Amino acid sequence: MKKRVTLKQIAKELEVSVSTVSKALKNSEEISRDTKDKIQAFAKLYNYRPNNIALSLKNKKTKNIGVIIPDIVHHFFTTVFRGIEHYAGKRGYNVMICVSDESFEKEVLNMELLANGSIDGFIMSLSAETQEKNDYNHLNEVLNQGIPLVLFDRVTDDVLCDKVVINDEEIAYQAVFSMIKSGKRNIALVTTERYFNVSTNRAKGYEKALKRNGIEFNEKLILTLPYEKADDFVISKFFDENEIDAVLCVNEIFAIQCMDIVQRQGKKVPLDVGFIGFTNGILSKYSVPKLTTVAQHGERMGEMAAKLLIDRIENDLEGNFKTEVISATLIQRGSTIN
Amino acid sequence: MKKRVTLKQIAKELEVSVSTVSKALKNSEEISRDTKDKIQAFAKLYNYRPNNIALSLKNKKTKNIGVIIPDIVHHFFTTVFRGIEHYAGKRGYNVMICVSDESFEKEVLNMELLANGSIDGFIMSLSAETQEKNDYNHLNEVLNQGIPLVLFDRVTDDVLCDKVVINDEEIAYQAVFSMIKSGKRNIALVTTERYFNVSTNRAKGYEKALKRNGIEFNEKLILTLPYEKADDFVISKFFDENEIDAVLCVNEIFAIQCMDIVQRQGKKVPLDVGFIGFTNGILSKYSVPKLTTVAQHGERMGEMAAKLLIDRIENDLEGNFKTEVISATLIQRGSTIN
DNA sequence: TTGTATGCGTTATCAT
DNA sequence: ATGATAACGCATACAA
Repeated sequence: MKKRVTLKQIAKELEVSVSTVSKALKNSEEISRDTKDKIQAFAKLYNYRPNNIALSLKNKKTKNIGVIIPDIVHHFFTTVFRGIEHYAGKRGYNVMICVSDESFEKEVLNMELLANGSIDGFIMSLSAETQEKNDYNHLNEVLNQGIPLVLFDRVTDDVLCDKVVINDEEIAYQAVFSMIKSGKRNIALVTTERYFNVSTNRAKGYEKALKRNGIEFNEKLILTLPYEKADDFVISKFFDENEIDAVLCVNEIFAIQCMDIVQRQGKKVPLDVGFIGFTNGILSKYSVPKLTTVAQHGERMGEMAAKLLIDRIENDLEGNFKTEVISATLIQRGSTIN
Repeated sequence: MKKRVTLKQIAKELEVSVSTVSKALKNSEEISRDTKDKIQAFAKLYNYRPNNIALSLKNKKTKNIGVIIPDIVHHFFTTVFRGIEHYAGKRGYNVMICVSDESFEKEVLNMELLANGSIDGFIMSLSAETQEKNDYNHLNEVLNQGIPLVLFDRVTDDVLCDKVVINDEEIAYQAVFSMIKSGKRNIALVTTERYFNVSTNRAKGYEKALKRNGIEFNEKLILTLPYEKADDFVISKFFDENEIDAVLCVNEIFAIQCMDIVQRQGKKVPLDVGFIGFTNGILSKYSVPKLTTVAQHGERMGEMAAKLLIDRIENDLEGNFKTEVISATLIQRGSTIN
């Protein structure tokens, strides 16, 4: 077992000083060809690699970015993460990841943990609890310490930093409008019980589309479901008691679940009821019929978030925060068209 | 913008030495009650937190573990990752994550990157290319440097280290056997084109189940599909040309895709054709009918991997490597039973 | 051309 | 009870 070799050891072995070794390995002009050759050969032989931790301490730059997301077994978040990881890798950054599990407390803990010098900046999406509590002290504190932060998707106006979002309201509008155009009038909205900025924005787009097209907003056509494990019975009842010919769901799972129940009730999709869901995940592509979805382009969001963050880290920018809006896309599939 | 305060700054401000501050903050007996109070109060006021990087350098322990997986937008891997993250967190470890994208080169690069002192140990699952090339120098090198490594799921006998796997062969045997018991005889296997140890083991269990129950192995009933985007036509042809009444698929997507095609051919599931797939992911729960699956208990695998790794890190163990086998579970759903 | 000294933030050892 | 010094691994300004 050969431990990693250090500059010191090379210096000792070759009977030169540490700084000579350091310079030689950087091919410095100061060092003679001979010594450089000797040192470089030796370093290569022993597979010398500078110690990252030491570099971080010296440079006060870790080349790590911290990502905090509410959940990891989650199509959208992992897609964004993929974008972050790819882009960060290209610019020489590594990624540390923490999962808040939708918990405020974990989010705070994770931030504190990583803010202790481990990372140069944060990319995060707020936990459900955080959005509900409306408490962003931990974010503002980190920003105060000069650590850059980029929020994506689940963001808030109460924190001044770079952000990456999609045009939730607008795309919801378009989604509903597309269903109206195809003759639907009794359009339901299935949304989350818990508060999320994105759900709210999607609901706004939904309402606006109705109003602009002369359809009265009917509160009865709003179904709110718990974030996890929605009860089939509740959904069934909802579709029994209301005359509904189209549905916008704020996520994919709700849509798939509702579509299944509606079909078991003997209704035809999309003929009797049309469906559109947010999140163009794996469920949408394998459902019967395939689900029309709003593609959020998570990978692009991740890349953008990483770009904003790294640019800020490397240029020591202050203030002048940007909010980048990624345009979502409506992907028409069998749940709305034949 | 208040940058983080350091021991040095506290020392200067309070006109004591750095070491006094350090000791006081550790509540050392050496320091008088008075000075301790003063220093602790000051530290609290300025929210002092020791710098992680400096600690890592000093202790030669980063309290980070590196995870390298082939893909992140992937139910099984993220489930394992969740287990890792949870367990590691409990023991005070953070997680750095790199994605190999099934590429040998990226896997090597990522390992080298993290092995430069950033982490205390690795947890990984081999990329497809690595398994195909059968080249594990990068793993052995890391082990040689004294960095612990735990492999999970996609493992190899060519590397001596701790491992966590499931009983692939046995559970495949059980899965097939359960279908035989329910009267199926013409059982197909849908597996991956590319080489994976797990696919091979599952195929072994499949064959063994046939043989032990007096069913002749028929090569024609093996369908190999590309890992991504399998062609509907190929699958359709396969089920047209062969008389098949049950199918074991080495992953969930294959199963869902095949089941859909078979149903569109007018066959009834599970009456005409039964389906079992590996990976108890989200697709299985929302398909029609719901898919009978092999639950790999990814979260438990992750926890186990993290435990093995951290135990090894903290106890400086050498040799005596363990392979923990997690027992998979067959979850019966609508694709095999009514 | 090479080497010495200093510092990054922390802790441990050894004075005082 | 407090402080000076060295060390972790590296880079750099400055000296020789």
